[in-house]
Amino acid sequence: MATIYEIARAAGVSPSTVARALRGSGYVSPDKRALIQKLAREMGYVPNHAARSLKSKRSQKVLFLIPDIYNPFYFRMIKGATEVLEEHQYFPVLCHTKGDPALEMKMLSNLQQGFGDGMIFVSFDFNPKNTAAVNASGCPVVLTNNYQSPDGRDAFDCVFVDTFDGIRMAAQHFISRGFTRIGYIGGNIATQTGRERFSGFQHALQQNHIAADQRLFKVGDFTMESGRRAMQELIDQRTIPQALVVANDLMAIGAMRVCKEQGIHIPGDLAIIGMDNSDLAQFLDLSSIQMCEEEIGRNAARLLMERIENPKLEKRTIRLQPSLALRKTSEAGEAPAG
Amino acid sequence: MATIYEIARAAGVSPSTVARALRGSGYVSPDKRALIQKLAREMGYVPNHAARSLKSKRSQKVLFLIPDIYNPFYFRMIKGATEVLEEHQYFPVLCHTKGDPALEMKMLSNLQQGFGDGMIFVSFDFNPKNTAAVNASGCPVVLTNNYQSPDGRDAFDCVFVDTFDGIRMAAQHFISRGFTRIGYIGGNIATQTGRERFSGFQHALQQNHIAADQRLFKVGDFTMESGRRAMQELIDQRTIPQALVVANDLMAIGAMRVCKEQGIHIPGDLAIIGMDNSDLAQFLDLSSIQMCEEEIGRNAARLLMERIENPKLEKRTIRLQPSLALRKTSEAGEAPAG
DNA sequence: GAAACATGGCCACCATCTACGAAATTGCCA
DNA sequence: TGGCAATTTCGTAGATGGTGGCCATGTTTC
Repeated sequence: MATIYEIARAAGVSPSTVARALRGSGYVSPDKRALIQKLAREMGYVPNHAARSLKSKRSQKVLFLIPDIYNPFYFRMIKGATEVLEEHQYFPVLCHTKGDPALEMKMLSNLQQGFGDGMIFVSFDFNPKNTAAVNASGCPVVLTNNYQSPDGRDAFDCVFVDTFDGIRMAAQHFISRGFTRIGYIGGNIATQTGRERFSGFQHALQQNHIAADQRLFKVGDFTMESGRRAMQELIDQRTIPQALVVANDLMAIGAMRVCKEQGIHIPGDLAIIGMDNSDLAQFLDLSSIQMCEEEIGRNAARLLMERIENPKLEKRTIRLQPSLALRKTSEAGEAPAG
Repeated sequence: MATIYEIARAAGVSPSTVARALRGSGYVSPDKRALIQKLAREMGYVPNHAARSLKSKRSQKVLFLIPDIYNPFYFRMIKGATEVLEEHQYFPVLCHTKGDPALEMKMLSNLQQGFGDGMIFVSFDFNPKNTAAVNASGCPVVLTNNYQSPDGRDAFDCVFVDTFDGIRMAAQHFISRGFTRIGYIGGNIATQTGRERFSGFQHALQQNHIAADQRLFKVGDFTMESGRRAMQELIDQRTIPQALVVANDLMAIGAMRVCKEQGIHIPGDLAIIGMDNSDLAQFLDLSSIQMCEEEIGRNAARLLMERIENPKLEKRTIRLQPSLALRKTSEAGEAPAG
């Protein structure tokens, strides 16, 4: 509530002397400084944020545009980012776009308002319209997760996890163990996500000169139920592979449940690796591809802090390597129980 | 980037006319207004947030003090609160206290800085020190989750879930089904949480004139492992109850796992209700007490918005009623399988 | 005695908003 | 049509709280 003016009056000095004394910059005699600091403490002085940021053009806040506020994936990102932001005395402001492009555009304009000094932008759909708006704002923004530069040039700072490589690694893991009949349950090839992951899988097969058997590849929609269906088809076809790479944990769990019901032993009869390394995967001892969301967050925040510090930096893209969290479902199998 | 001065110059009017035209307040001739609005659009004018909030003393932000940023409980709260904040054009700023009292105090001072217009404050430990700081700030703050007014007077706006009643309901549910030997696994009685929940359990027994059998009450530390241990003790004692109320889902799941390993059929031999209604509970078909975190968030945000609107309101406390999410583990049992 | 340094007040600035009052326009009646 | 009041229009002048440049004054040092 108290301002430097009131302190100045109480101390019998001018407001600017108070400012200097409290900021520690410029010349103030030691006794005056002590007096001012004492008064400030007593009067409960706290500098006014709005005034300071009007002058300094820094708000100490970073906007977090996320499409889905109740998704653990994003929360882990936020957690990671917050760790780094804290070190720089910055705070995340949550802006929830609900995946709605109109809201997204509206939130982007908040940036120009000085609502925040920068933004970490996550979108389901990076397109010319919203990326142009980001560019137009001229403010520091880091795109994360699935932005792809249209012409391969780094127009933005960007952090993403190489899901292609995650799936590739999982398949390679099985191949290295000597499996040749490896199944895949993925998402729709029409989506970028679906395509990217499947290519990773195909790449591993090709690298190892393993012929692709189309019957072993099923498509789901990332729900547990679709995982069940896909697994059931494999069983019905009597083409149960030796190992299965699944493009997310939920589908993998669906598949596991069918196996359990039908006496297919995991990992003895069928080894499985899922993707996301969700809490459920940990709980159910499902091997999974670790997407390191916190690492995304940390890197995005780091890039952003650096850019706020120095806007002239070259634009950078950070490609994070996923890792395998190997658990029971992909253990080198002893002979099947049944 | 453009300011009202530049627009004023472009339109050949004074800055205050621009302000009036854009804000829609005061008298501006229709043609000038139209011109100014057109220019503002063309020049990409967005009002400066810092300047506006310096003048208006509103930042459109609400601080969210939370002890643990990656706890599903809290981010459900955040989700609920965000819904309400959005309606009022407010945004949540996350302040992570890590349960550290010193950090908590520091963050509280952010409030006075005008960092936010109000705060939703969640603490592991509400004590005279931090509540005094809240009071001293004179800013709108809503305490949630486990604050208890020391003298029963409403010094603060406050939202909490009646965990006492949640546990009581769970016990009552079993009692109504005719069970008389009901076990309880809770937290340490030295903690407020532990005490509160256990009282709810005892209350249900007393109400129904059921004698308490101390051998059926075990203490854990809210981890799965401690749930396992507690259940194992019940088994070793050969005092397996008919039903079990457990003070959180993790411990309940630990108990379930022991039962599964040792052939105790759930719910045939033993019915279980946990607490939190976590994702895991849903996944494992564990009955649970629903703490309605989103509802806490919504109510906290609502109280806060109302208080920011009108600081003179009476202080209010909202006590939310938990509900039972009944699933398989508490189904009226057919005869046990084995 | 002059240069070097320390001290602290004054003022402009950041961008917006608003109270006030001057100026312009309109309406109304004689 | 002139005159007066009511109404509309719009600019001037702060105010918000903090910061930093500039400069006048005071002190020390050689």
